[in-house]
Amino acid sequence: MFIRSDLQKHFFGFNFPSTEKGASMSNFKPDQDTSKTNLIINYLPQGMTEKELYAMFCTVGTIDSCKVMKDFKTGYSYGFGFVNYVSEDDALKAINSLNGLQVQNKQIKVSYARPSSDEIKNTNLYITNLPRDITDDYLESMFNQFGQIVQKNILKDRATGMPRGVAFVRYNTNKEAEDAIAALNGTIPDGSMEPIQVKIAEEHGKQKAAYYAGWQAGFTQSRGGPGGRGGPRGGGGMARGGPPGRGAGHMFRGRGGGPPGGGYGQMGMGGGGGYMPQPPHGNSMGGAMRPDRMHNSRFNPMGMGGGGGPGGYYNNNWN
DNA sequence: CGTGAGCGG
Repeated sequence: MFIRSDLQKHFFGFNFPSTEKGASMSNFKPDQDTSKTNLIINYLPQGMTEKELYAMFCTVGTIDSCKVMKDFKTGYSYGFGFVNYVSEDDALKAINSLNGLQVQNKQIKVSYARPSSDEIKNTNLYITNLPRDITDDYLESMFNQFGQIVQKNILKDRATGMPRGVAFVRYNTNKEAEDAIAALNGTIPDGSMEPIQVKIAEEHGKQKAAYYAGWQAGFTQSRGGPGGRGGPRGGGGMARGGPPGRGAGHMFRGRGGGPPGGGYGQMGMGGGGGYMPQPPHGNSMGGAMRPDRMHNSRFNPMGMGGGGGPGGYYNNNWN
């Protein structure tokens, strides 16, 4: 988390012990109505830290809290986060000035965060047995009648580049997702032979991706999360054999402790480090990105890194 | 099994 002591350490060179008290204070707890101050930032570059997120968004106004969501054990970023401003005006200014901004290899999206509720859970669909000649437009036409598609992705064969008949479609609400399942699951698309399967996407890919990335990169940006100082529980996860299909546990041990437990990430390699494995293309924004807000400027996030502390930034009213 | 990352690990 990016808490006050991190700031003091950074700016004044102090080495404050990170207290448990500080860590617990840093959790986001909307005491009242944050619907006009609280923003969700999507499509963050993989290496972006809370400190960098803070540095980018504090240019607009005073930040109450700020957090990058990441895998608890490995610190691997999920690519989105939250910024809660003190003032509603500043939140709106942030949307108007930072949405669509190119940051490293991503165009971030800045919008109001919705209050947590069941309506916005399970909105991602996993679709199989699609025709092998499926196109983006066709997928869109199949699924957009049930709601606005927030994001979609047709999986392609790595070698041939041809669709594998598998895709993801994300809606804004689970009602839309359920409607799509009810209407489309088991149906046979025009010109196809087999019925498609449409179901809620289980989110177990997260942990796997984090596991694999942590393995490959050999570091973690979670510099000691709450209780996480030792990496995966019991040296578990990572140490046991490496990524699927590679069984290379010896490499891990050869490094004397290994990435996730060893702990001190090297996120300060300027601009998020260029060596993280990246997908061949940028994200496919399923609409919603605003062309009128695209900036051609490239944000330079402070050149310094250092993974944050245990869990977000919290404005303790020191200014 | 299944991506990249859209709602507080």
